[in-house]
Amino acid sequence: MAFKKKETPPGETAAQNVAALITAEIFDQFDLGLQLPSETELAARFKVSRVTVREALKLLAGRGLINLSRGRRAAIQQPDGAMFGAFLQALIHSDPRAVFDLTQVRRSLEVQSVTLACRNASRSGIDVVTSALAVMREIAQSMPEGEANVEVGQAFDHADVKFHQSIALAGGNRVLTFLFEAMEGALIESFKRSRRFQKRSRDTLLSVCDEHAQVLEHVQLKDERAAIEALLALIDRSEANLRSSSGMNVRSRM
Amino acid sequence: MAFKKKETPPGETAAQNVAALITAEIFDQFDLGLQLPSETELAARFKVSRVTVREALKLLAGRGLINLSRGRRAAIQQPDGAMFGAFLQALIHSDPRAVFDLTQVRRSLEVQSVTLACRNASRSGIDVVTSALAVMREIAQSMPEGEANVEVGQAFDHADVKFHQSIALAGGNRVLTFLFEAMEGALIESFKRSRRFQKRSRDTLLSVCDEHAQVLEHVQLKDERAAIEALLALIDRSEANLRSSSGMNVRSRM
DNA sequence: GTGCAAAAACTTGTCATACAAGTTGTCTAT
DNA sequence: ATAGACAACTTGTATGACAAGTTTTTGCAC
Repeated sequence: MAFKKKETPPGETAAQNVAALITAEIFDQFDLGLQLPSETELAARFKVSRVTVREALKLLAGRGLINLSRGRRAAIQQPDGAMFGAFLQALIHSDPRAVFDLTQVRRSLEVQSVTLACRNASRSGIDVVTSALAVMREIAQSMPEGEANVEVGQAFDHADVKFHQSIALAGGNRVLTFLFEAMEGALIESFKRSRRFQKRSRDTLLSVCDEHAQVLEHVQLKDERAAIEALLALIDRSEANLRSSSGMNVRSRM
Repeated sequence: MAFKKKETPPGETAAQNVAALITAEIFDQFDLGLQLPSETELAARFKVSRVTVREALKLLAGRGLINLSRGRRAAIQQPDGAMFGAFLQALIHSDPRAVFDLTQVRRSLEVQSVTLACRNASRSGIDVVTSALAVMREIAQSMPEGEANVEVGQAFDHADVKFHQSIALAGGNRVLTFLFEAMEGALIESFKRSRRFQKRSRDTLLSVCDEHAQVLEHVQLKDERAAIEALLALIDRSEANLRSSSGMNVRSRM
């Protein structure tokens, strides 16, 4: 990897400058997993101390561009939705009403996701969705009959989100897949909050699984209309829970 | 700001640990502009060196959670779409076909945006959209008659994107607004690429303005169907340009 | 007391050096 | 040829120092 040398920038710090230079190189040859030179080497190239290089690398790591781990060199990484997700969580934390903004957006993205899955899903893509559903069922079965277990409920929510992600993946749109990944954290967080005072029995979870199974079934048959209908029914119920538990007044459906 | 103390984490590094602790505190009290304690103070609290604290702060700065500048303490910052936008640009850079993934997502977000604007737009929200359109017209008028100017064209694209952002803003959904901000960079980039060999005359730009004016008009009248129709016509033409210039085969419309 | 400029006190940015801790490649003994 | 010890490399953290900004305090003139 060939880095260009550059003197000193005006108002910016050296670390920012180095970060920008490395970023440019990463964009130039965007090979995932490719390793950057060692910190000492970078320091020599840019004529700065290793500390400065390290701070630049931390900046890039914060942006999700590279992966740092002890003993190993920095590796170019595909950014995931983590950072965007962090923003969403912060937004929702600062104003809980923003959850509904999120679910509103989510609804239209889900519709598109299912539509694309109907059109583009390969056999292997469907398999992933199927196994995601199987995981949901498994977790639902593990819910004790008598008293509802909170941890199992959270695991179920996690599997639920994964199911929707797998549909986005099957649809083949990378931007959409990314967005679903990014929304994951915020969605689970909002689920958790909405279910603080709301216990769910095993039967409840299993019925949720059945709803999801219907969506999957229609996707397999490439029946867009039916799939969307099943999906919307599912999301409506989920949002209704969210609203009732948080005591917000209902917004018009979109 | 009261930080909790914590011993040592398992596999993670001290810097990551400190970053997580600070993040938790930031989420706890999410006041924009609020200043964090000084690095030395944080180092004392977490019983780590200042170097470690600094690396943790760089991580957070990379995520857009805080703002660092020399001599001043770190300030809590509202993350903007920059990082997400950077990801999109990287994605498109690595695989130009991803542009169509983006436009596909954009289409459905635009539809929702216009729908919400029809329902929720306040008088002042509409005013912002109107002025955005005025800017577009102004730039279009400044396009020289004889030969097409590339810079004017880019300024026009910028104003175009701003118009769509203002509609999202008028719709009142914060997540949607954020997403439009985030897509800005990638959209302009893709526009730029698609118009490398394609000159646009003043009349062309003015007709684009007219198309946008129609959308605005229907939004003002709260006619959702007509607004969406006008919007889709507009987007279709834009995407057709993108496809023809990049020589890709056409995907099915969604 | 007020206003303002100089100075002191903080605070962040960068450097050099040292060592701990993890990873990778090499080399030998079997 | 393989396993394990060992050396070389690499990243993570600490300490101390100083440069370069920013904020607060001080002190003087009025």
